[in-house]
Formats: sequence, C-alpha cells, structure tokens
Amino acid sequence: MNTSLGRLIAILHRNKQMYLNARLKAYGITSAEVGILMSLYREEGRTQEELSQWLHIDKAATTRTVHALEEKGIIIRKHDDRDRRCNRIYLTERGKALESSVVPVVRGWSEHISKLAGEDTYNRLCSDLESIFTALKEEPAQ
Amino acid sequence: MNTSLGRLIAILHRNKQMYLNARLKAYGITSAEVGILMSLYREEGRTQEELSQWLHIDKAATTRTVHALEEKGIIIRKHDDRDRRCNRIYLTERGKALESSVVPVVRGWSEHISKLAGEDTYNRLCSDLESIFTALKEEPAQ
DNA sequence: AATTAATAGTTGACAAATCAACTATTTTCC
DNA sequence: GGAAAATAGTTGATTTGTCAACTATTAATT
Repeated sequence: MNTSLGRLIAILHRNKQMYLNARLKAYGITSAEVGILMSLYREEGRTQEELSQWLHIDKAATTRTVHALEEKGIIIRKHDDRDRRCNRIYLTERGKALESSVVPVVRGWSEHISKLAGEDTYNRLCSDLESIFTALKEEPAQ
Repeated sequence: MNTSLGRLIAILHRNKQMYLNARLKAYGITSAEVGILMSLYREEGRTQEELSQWLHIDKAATTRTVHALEEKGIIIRKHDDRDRRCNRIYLTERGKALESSVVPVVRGWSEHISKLAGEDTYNRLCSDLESIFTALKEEPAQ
C-alpha cells in the first residue's frame, strides 16, 4: 500500500477545517465553534460534558470554545439548578438565526467530498467510519 | 443519517494523535514529527516544500516541525547547492536509529483500527479515502 | 453526619496548524 | 543584463486541541 490511513485522515481533516474557516469567516465563526453549534441545533440545553463527549474533545477545549461563543453572543450558559456543577448551553436569538447560514456550509463540505468520491463511495465511507466509531466507543480504556 | 463525515473524521484524527503522542512520549517525539519522519524513512533528502506537499500541511508548520526535529538531533538541514532556496532534510544516526521504534507505533494505530473495523472494512476504507484524496489533488483551486 | 469518591468545569502550559507578511533566492522575459 | 514574477523558507499572530492540576459541587460509604 502506498499511503497510510493516518495521513489520509489528517489531510481530510485539515481540508475540512480550511473549507469551513474560509466560508464562515464572514459570519465570525470558526471551525471549532461549528461543532458545538451543530450539536446545539440538534438539541439545546446540553451540558459542556455532553458536548465534549459528542465531539470527543477534551473538556478544556469545550470550555474555551463555549466561552468564545458566549463572548460573541451566540450562546448563553446557565447553571443547572438540579446539579450546579453543570453548565447547560442554550442558543441566543442570534445563535438561532445563524443556523440557516452555518448548516449549508457544513453540508457543503460533505457534498463537496461526495461529489469527489461519488455518492456510493461516499455513503460507504460514512458507514465504514460509523462502524469504526461505534467500536471505538465500546473499546475498553486504552 | 445520524452523524456527519466531518465529525467522524475529526474524531478519528484526534484518536490517532493521542495514540501516537502517548506511545512516542518515551522517545521524545510528537505526532506532528512522526509525519516528517515517516516521509524521510521512505526517502531522505526531501526539501521542506516536498514534505509540506506530501503531508498537505502549511510550509510554516513544516518549518517549525523540522526545526524541532533538528533541535533534538534527529535530522539535519542542508542547503541545496543547486538551488540555495531549498533545505534538504537528512536523518542523523539518531534519526535512523529511531525508525525501528517509531514505525511499529505508527503501524500499531493502523492495526488497532483494522482490528476494530475488520480487515475488509479497513481495506475498503483506505481505498475509498485514497480515491477521494486523488480527486482532491486534481481539483482546481477552491 | 462526616469523610471520601466522583463529576463538571476552569486554568496554565504546551503542541499542531493556519494565514499573512516578510526575506532570500532563482526564473522569466523584455 | 535587469526588472518583475515565482519559489522556498521564516516569523508573528491566532486557532484548536491535549494534559495536568486545580476548584466546586454532588454522590457514595462507613
């Protein structure tokens, strides 16, 4: 085999980040913030811990990205009254309004890749990654 | 579809970095440096530009990673006499000696994923990514 | 009920990468 | 041959993320 999985994954990852950053700059949003936003568009009121788990990023990264979004007035943090350790994250009006701009850009990258790969290959790729991901989650601690 | 390609790619990418960093810490090598090293193990004497293109990273990132490897005495930079703009990168004895430690770790992650996915899925994933990658390279400027 | 464990979040130090602006060479082409 | 353009590399500012050590709060154990 000529090349390694790791290299290809890294290249694709960076390609995505550059694609998103270039197109979201106009809205003052970065690629890391998109992850949080997309998760909130599915379901508001998640805790930072839940966001970290969803995105598989360190909770410290979540803290910083959430703070940045709060500074920009896109989300607000509220203490959970039942468990005051938790911050629950909600979209502001401005955050909600951004959905119609942000989602198409995110979708745009997937479509871009889908066109390059062909739809069948793309779908197969997604489901293969999905099954790896599932196995990864069930794995005992490394 | 429940989840997005972008999210899965990012998660896999971070999983790889953590895997490598944890196992290469003992050798004083980081995941970014591995990319350069693996490329040099294939062929020494590449220029920074060639390394940047191989890894699809910014030339500024290459500069910094190459400098770090030089500091550690793992590689040396030599001006190309034909074209003095170029730095050609060579492994030191220490760099060469590291191959037998570094390569198995890198291979270890691929094997780890291969086990999780199953060999057939893994091979299919690699070839699908490869074809996307080929298309990406041939693409006109974004 | 009090101590101990675990969980959620924050902070500081660092690593990995981008972009933009810069220097130094080499190529092009008039 | 000399001006302009292209190429290779560097540097500074910024983003994205990890890890480790910390504070608060809640849950478990005795």
